[in-house]
Amino acid sequence: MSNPGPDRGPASARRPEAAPGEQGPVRRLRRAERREQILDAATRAFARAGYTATGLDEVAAEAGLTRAMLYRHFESKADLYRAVLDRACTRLAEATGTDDFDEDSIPALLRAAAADPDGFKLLFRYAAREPEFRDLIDSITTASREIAHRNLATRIAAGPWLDWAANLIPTLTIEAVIAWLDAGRPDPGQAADRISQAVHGVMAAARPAPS
Amino acid sequence: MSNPGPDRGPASARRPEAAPGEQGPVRRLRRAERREQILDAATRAFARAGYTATGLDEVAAEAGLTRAMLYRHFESKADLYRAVLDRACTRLAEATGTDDFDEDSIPALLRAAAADPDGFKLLFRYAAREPEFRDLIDSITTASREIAHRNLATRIAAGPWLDWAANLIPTLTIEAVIAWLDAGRPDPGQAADRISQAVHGVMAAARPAPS
DNA sequence: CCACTTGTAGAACTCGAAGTATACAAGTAG
DNA sequence: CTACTTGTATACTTCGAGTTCTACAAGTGG
Repeated sequence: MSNPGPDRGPASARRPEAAPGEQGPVRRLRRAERREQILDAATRAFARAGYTATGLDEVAAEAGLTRAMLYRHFESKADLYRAVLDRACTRLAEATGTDDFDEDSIPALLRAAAADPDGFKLLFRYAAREPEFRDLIDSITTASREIAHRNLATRIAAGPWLDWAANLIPTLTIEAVIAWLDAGRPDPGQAADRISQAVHGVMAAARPAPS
Repeated sequence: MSNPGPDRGPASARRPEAAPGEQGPVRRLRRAERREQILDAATRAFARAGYTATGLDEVAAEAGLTRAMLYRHFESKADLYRAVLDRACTRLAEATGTDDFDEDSIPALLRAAAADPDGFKLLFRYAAREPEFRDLIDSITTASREIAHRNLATRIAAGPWLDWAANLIPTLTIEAVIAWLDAGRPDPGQAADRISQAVHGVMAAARPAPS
């Protein structure tokens, strides 16, 4: 027992809410704020090298706290990491409609990536490769593939090339967004058009017999 | 001391070479053969989950050996992993010309990926993200980017979109090859044409102002 | 036969990083 | 003031996995 986790047991109904902007240059944060700040720092730290290669000391240093404080907010390293990925997934799902693909999907993806670039990269560059945590992002990737498959099926005959394109297009889209982040995020409007055009290029390449 | 590494000290000039095909159903292999067999097994094992997530027990089991034997061929887990990556890099460099990009580059890449799919995936899906080992593949990725940059510079004005395309095109190519492997490797000739077409689609998307 | 190598089996050692514990300092609400 | 929470600092324990060691079995070439 002796669970130091998120919800402290007794007598924790304190500070229901504070008057907004009550504190000037304060050092101490209320529980929820501190938790968010830790998640921000952990996202940054983990985005540099992934789960196993990042020690809790690095996370604590990034947050400007001691390791002990992390354990007052999260039960374990894995718990913290899941919380980081969960938040990133949730933000992504809120920013982009999860359901289908339309002409606003790519702009929405660009907005989401720009709003939380570390979380975005962490999800697709690391979490997608970590067996223990892949499940968190698998719902997104498999959904993307299914949507792509469905949309392509109207234009491409069933077969290996349809599967090929349905796998490749979501990956291309994500990588194009990351490359856009790395290029300094030029002109989001143009970026959406260019990425869309690139996707259409792959779709064209997947059509029946090119010879 | 007591180095169990690759070159055993004294009196190891044994078995200079054996007559080819001398052994029928033998269990014991000569040093170089066993080493290759271990590298094969390690490539398979590491390709499933990467360096840290794969234990030496799994590698040994994949090779059908005990952990102790691994240490008679490699000094450490890191040494073994580097040897695996080295071999995969070398094969890749031999199969594809390292120098420039021509119309045989994509077929060559497909041949290389088909010849050693586990090594190929291991390099690009895992090693590229592992800080400790990134250096082994960095020469390849930076070279690809430079070649792409150089080739695109004749058709696209310098600026963020040139950088964007130069980063994206090598990634797209690699991912397209992996998607081709995952789709069951249909028709390599068509695959090369389709991938080439997809690359041209991204190039078109990177040209000046699309509006 | 003998020297040497390949191989098994398994215990023991090591070490870094996760996780736990305790003591103390300081802000905040009632 | 008092109770409680947030915070620091540091020492300690635990544990998994890499690494080492020893003992023994069996094939191989000279």
